[in-house]
Amino acid sequence: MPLTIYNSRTRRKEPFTPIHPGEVRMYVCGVTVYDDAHIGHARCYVAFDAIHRHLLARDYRVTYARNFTDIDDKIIRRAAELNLAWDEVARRYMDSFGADMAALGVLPPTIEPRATEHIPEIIAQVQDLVRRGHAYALDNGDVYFAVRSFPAYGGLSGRDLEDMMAGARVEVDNRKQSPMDFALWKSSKPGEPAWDSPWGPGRPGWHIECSAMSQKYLGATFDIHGGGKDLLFPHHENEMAQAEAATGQPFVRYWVHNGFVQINSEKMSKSLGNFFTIKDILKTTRPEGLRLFLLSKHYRSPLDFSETAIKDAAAGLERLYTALLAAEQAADSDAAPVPAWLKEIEQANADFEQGMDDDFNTAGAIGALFGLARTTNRLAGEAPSPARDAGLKLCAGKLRELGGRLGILKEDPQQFLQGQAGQAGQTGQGEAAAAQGPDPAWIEAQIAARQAARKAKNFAEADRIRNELTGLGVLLEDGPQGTRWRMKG
RNA sequence: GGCGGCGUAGCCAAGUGGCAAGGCAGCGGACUGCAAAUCCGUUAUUCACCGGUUCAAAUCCGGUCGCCGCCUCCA
Repeated sequence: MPLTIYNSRTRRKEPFTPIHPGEVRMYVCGVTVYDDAHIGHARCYVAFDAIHRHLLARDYRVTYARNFTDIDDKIIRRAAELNLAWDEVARRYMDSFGADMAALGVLPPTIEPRATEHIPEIIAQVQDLVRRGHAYALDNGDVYFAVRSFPAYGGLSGRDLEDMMAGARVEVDNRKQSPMDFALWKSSKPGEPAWDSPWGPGRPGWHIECSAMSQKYLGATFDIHGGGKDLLFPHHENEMAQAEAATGQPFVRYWVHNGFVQINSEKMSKSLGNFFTIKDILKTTRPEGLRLFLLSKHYRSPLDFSETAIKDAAAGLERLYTALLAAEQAADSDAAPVPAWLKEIEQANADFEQGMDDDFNTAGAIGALFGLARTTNRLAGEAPSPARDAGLKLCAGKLRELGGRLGILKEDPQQFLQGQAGQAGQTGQGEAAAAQGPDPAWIEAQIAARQAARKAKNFAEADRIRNELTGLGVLLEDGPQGTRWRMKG
């Protein structure tokens, strides 16, 4: 089954055919670095990480560019608030974003271009647009894109230019040729950061950096351009207009937009005060649990964030790790696995691939992963035999492989299940120390004491010890090989 | 007003023409000293509602109701 992708421009799923066989060039709009990234950013970049990983698994050579907008009005404003230089603000939040992405296990893009490092390319593209009659400069040094000069304007987002101009929400600026014209270059006021240009000192408009940088690294026409749904208009519409007006060639083959994270079915926003940063969430939630939650729904649908949803995801992740633990504890074996089991494993694999090929349906793929966990647990319940162990080894490998495709199941299962005990920093975010549990050596000693009591049939004492541990969040599991423990998730 | 999306069990969520995946929670059973974990079974004759097309619809078409997003900086 071929890979299909929903294209926002055509509003349909289409079979994916890259421009250059075996190669995919993808650009995703990154962040404006003026504040810590929030869960909405996490959703976007985890979703595109899953897409990135699937393309790699399909053996495409992927060039993935994700930019930083490191000069912008919001950064300038934030710099004034913090009494810092604008570029220090940008540096600080680029570092913060990098740390968040690393904590979430997002694979680094191939290129992370920054607007301020591409001023010559940006100016060159603005000049092209002026030369071709698609842009005009004002006396004050602002340069605008003339939407009237580009008949296809509105085609990406399905809007009609006349309708938009009739809309009451467009501010009328008499200096512009058309109310919908947007800034390519903004003249700077005294004291603001500025770069020299043919129109005087200024800085780039928001949209131009993405068309200039994406085309520099990926070519005039490239395969996939992504971002949050809100960017469809005006950002991507404007990008497309700039790029196609400047080159006369189609800009992007597949436009991909992720849906929003919502809080109680409402948009998350600073003004509503229902705002969560990635760092906040990782204080109490482990990164893989957050990832499983973020990927549990299709990337185009809205995703409702809540404590319950995070808990459910954590419980599911525990189930997967429990299966992985059972699978990895099997003895090494070179026996042939029983065909019926082999078939189940292959079926789970096929279901996973089918889900991912169908517009990156991670929710369906996760279902397949749970199916594999069930197979694993059933197999683990069989009488020990070389064939069983061989099957379990296959399960272990497949759980790791498919889990890895979603960026989960990367830890040692035993450590994961006991993770919050004794040791801090499981999440890589120092604050996790707050969730620190009892000392593992002490737990083992309690278990030994309970074992002795059980042997003596002193079940009252055994239960007392177990209850004490349960109260501390330590769950005991008595099995044929003795008692295991794990932390309650 | 324009454009787009959503409404599937107690909760979350796949499925876009052929007997309704999966997770969480619940219930019954197996296992266990009792539990936990795990396994087995069970939990929607039904997919917001009303009509229509079809041998066959959650899936296609028309309408109704409800919710949300974009149209303004925004992942």
